[in-house]
Amino acid sequence: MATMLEVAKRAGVSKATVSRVLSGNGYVSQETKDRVFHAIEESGYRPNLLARNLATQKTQTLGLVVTNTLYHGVYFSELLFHAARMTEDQGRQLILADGKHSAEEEREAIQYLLDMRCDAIVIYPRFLSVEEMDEIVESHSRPIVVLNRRLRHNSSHSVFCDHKATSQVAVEQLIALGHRDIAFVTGSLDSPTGVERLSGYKEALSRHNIPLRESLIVSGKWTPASGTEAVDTLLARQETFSAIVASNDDMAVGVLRQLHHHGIRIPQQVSVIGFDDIALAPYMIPSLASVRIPVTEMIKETIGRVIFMLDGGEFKIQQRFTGELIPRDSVANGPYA
Amino acid sequence: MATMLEVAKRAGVSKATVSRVLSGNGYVSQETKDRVFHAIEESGYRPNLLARNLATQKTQTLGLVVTNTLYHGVYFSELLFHAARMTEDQGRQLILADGKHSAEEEREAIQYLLDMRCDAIVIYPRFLSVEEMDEIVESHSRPIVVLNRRLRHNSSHSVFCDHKATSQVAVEQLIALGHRDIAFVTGSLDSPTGVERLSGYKEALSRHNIPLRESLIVSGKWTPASGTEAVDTLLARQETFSAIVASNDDMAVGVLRQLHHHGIRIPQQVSVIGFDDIALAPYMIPSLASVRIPVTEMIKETIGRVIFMLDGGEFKIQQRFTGELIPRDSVANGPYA
DNA sequence: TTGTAGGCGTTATCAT
DNA sequence: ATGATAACGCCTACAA
Repeated sequence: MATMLEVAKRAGVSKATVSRVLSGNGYVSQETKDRVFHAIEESGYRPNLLARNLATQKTQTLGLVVTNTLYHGVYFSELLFHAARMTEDQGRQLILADGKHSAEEEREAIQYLLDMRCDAIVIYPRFLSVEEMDEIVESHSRPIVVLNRRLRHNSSHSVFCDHKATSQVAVEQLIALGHRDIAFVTGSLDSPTGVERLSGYKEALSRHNIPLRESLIVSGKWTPASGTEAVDTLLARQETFSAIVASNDDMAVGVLRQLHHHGIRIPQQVSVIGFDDIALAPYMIPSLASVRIPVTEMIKETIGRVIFMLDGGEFKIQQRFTGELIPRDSVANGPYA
Repeated sequence: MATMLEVAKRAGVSKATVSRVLSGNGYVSQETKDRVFHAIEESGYRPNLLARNLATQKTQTLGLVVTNTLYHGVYFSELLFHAARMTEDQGRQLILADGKHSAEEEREAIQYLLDMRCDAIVIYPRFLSVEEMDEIVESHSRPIVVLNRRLRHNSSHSVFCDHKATSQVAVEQLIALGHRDIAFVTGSLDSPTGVERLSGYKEALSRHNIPLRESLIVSGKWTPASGTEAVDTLLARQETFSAIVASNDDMAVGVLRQLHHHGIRIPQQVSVIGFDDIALAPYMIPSLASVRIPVTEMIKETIGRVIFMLDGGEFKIQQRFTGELIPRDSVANGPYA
């Protein structure tokens, strides 16, 4: 590929002048400018960003780490959509690194982006512990921002959601409707989100003096398939219940399908609530209620601030989001709208 | 940040030796190796990939450009999932550039990846014409591979699917079942895929001597919402029909929802078929038939070959995929399985 | 086995 | 207004 030197020779000037023309810094006569542009055309010159970034010590790039266990499903799409949109609105580029499916690999992904000299990094951790994230954030001068985790020491580097409160609200809604036999499908319990949502369920029951029945709790793994299995497990246990709370919408979908499969009518016989990590509305069967958590806002807010900070602004990101309960049918359109 | 020079000083050796230790090329005594590793630990040294890539003239990186109008929805997730998985299996990294929503921006995205010196580029074009893609592929020495387009001059750089044939098969299935009043919801007609699927519909009717009724054709825009609108349009036209073919699954979902909304029973009163760009199964309402196109295979195949080629293999990618008709209920699990 | 030195393609600081 | 020239951090012959 043509380099700057070739352009310079062709235009009969020095590299420095070509650089000036390209960057717009410094004075260059109109005449030489023209010659340079002409030479660029002729040679098909394209700047080498590696060289430029090396020289300038900045890459105009934002790194994003997400585990690929999230790649399926709408949550991730939404995250990426907003991240891409916002970074490019600022004339930057987004680089995605796969966190794959272990803490070690999430660490590597962060390291890669760091080694690539991204100006800042946003991570949605799935396997790295809060403690380690805290350490990582501290031990690097480059800004690292954490989504959906509450850091203890660097809380200003995190954006999180009160999953316990949201879950509690959801369950209390059911209680208010007269339900007392409420089954609960957990998410993966190695994730804080999963633990917090379960804890909100227990809290709600306890507050309303409803005895906890362990046999109404089934462990799921965030996937539709595990929602399906959860229903079978409950039926096999011969439990009676009038409502099921699934720890996310994906599992809720599985639950709905399986109830339908067994000829159980919704919501006449059993009510179902899921947590709306993101709007699944376009794909949903009506008559599922869901707790909507404004993830989109959370993301926008975060990326927006990170970028702001890169331009020299303040760095205060800590935010606390909660959710609202919405009946599924009221959702006219999903992310496509 | 600590550089290689600092490590060298600390270990009492030259940069070259440190480089050898890191790359594993050349002889280094065990003793100095130890000293170097120790120095690396102490200084918290991390290689600067910009510098390394500049020096080696390779980035071990695969660029991917996709329009962000696809970011929502499962198709994109699947694409990204496999792309990420395959590139990292090969020890490479994936860089995603947003094609945004115009030909110009798709061009820019490609250019950016080229300027970043990605080893190869995969693009799923949405706005760039086949002709221009052909030109682009030709005018760059770096490998560029095109998904879902059939290039005329560089067909070995493309992987595509016979959308017309698939569509025709789908419609003929309905005809075989006795349907004659078959409505069709198109995709965006500025995309080849949209045009081809419509053309397959017409071909099927024509082959079976069923007169084409323009009023049974409604134009959609690939989204669930446009599927919803399509149903209303058909009803407003007071058309009679016993089946609806939607040009993709997203629209099919919208169609189903709206039929349901109007109290029309499926499939007793109206049958619905969609095109399974990707497995939406976990979210689907039973009793929708769908044409499954093995996009996943297509993607794997493509990325796999690109990577193979980077390692010095041949470069023969041209492939033609078709689809098979499957009833929705036979799909046990989606991408989560 | 190790060190020296030149190069990768830019930017940026001086002079001129 | 323009040209040398030294970084930027790493790799890689070529010597020693």
